[in-house]
Amino acid sequence: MPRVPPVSDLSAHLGFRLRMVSNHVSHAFATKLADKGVTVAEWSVMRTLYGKDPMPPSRLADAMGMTRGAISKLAERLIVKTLIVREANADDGRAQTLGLTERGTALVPELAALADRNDAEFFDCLTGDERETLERLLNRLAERGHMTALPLA
Amino acid sequence: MPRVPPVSDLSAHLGFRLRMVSNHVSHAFATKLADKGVTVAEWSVMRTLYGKDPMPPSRLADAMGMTRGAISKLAERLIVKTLIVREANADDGRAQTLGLTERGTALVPELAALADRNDAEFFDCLTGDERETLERLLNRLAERGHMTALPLA
DNA sequence: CTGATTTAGTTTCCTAGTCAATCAAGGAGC
DNA sequence: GCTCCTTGATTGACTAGGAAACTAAATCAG
Repeated sequence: MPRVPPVSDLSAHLGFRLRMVSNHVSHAFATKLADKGVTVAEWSVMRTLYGKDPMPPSRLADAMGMTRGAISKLAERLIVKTLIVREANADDGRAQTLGLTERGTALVPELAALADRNDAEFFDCLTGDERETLERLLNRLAERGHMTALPLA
Repeated sequence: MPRVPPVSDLSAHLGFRLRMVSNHVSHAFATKLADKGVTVAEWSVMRTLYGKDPMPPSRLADAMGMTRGAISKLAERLIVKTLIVREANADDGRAQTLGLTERGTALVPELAALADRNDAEFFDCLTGDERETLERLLNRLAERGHMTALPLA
């Protein structure tokens, strides 16, 4: 064993543990979504559009914390799957809007159920109080860290 | 506004909030590491090897929750940067070991300082008690969810 | 000893992002 | 009514990782 100056352990960092848990939860969710032929990013787009009027990709990008390029490709995939539609904006020749198709709208509740199930699977081992505490702490971190966008990076 | 059946909100899920915070923290850390020409995955490899005898890539893969293919490429990058070395195993012609170079070893404390700083930046807005609570909850989730590996997916 | 299986690692192909360059449409100033 | 600048979106080059096919070495069965 080489002798070296002591440095903090990987797992000493909250950021590290956070990432570990988060990755596991997201990965499990991704697996559930895969059965329906949808990725986590695609689910986020669909849920964001659900029950709302069609919106421009730029707004989606801001809401989701992704670049416009990413949304452009993501939209293309969802269009191919006939889950969303792209429509030109009559007023502005550059602009367009994205909205769920009927099929897409119908799929959202199904996917939401998977999200509920996934959350339950991981967080039901906490008491109601603990879940509340966790949520409160995460919200405070999000607020202080100015984390406004959805996390999809 | 289309009228649709109500489904749970994106942000209603703890998994979602977790991912949002985690992604922000990791992204900030990645930016800090980038100044040193190192990625988060590379840092994890280096920290894992630090102060230990060289180990086979397979063990690194298990420890880090990555596939062997990913480690193979990651190792290649680190070798090019002369931060680690690959050595053939004398006993087993298939096997090899990866170990930090002197340069790599010297760099680890510097990177660890960045990790400390990044953690402080995000989590200092919590009290000591709250940090402890967060850590306890995350540990319990990790335990119940059988999350043994490092999170790099 | 020889052929089959298992194991360690690499490679190829695929997906999903980013960034930077690009293109087309609007709007401003003169 | 041009020219220039800005803005919305797409595209191409690049990066990182996973899955599975592949290579080579070791082990095992007979």
